[in-house]
Amino acid sequence: MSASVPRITETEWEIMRAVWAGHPVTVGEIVERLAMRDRSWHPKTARTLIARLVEKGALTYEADGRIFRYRPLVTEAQCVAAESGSFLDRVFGGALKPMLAHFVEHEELTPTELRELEELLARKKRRR
Amino acid sequence: MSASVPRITETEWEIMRAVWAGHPVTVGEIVERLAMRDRSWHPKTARTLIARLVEKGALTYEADGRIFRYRPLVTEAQCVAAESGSFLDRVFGGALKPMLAHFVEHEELTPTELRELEELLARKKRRR
DNA sequence: CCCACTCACCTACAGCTGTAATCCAACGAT
DNA sequence: ATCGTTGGATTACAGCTGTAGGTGAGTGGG
Repeated sequence: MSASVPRITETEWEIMRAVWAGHPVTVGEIVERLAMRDRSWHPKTARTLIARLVEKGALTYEADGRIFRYRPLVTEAQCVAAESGSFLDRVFGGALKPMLAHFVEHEELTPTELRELEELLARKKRRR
Repeated sequence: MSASVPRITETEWEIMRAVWAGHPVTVGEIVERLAMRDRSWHPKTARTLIARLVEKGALTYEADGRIFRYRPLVTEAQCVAAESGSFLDRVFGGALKPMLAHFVEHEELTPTELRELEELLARKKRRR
């Protein structure tokens, strides 16, 4: 399943996140959402990226009058999985445990999060 | 600390990994190491990437006669940290726990690795 | 009814990436 | 001494990215 997910670049991720946040959505709304996080987004730039994402098959639109409403053609989960795999390969040579170890060691986790993760591991263990 | 680590691209990572694996190292040796994992590496391509990494300040060399021996100017840990942060931001919007959860859920872990991770979490918990 | 504005479409363009080929000097084998 | 080989330097080149600007048609306000 899952015909190869198109490759999403760094800035394109921002667009996709704005679309996943709720669709269908117009360019204007996308730009608005982007601006909430980062005021420096230029509308023209957003448009270009949206067009590229349509070409790549990551978004579609339906024309509503002369305005287009966009929606994703790939789920966030699919893209996350694709990017995660490529990251894992590139940076950790595909070795999962060292990767997890890195993040556990170097980043901040609240006690609650720690407990939830332990829970996850425990369930994982039981499931096999 | 740690003056901005240069940005390492996907193929450049392969080169860096070959260098980190043991240095100083000649181009020939690097190519050899690359070929072990992936036969399709063209020596010319490797050379170009090595040159770019030198420009970027990720590698240096000392000439030994007419042959150059390369060594890293940035540690693997630095690059891993940089890439990991950018990945975390881009794909998970900076949220660590969902990211870890994703990998624990979707990837393979041996029972031994599971135990080691539990151990890591436990120690992390104790340390605070 | 006219015009500023809006929206989508097309164009631009430099810098980065992946993937090499060509050039030239030194080196080693014959 | 000669020539193929090896190694670094330079050049090539198309496709991807980030970042917009210009164009032309439709629309709503006056």
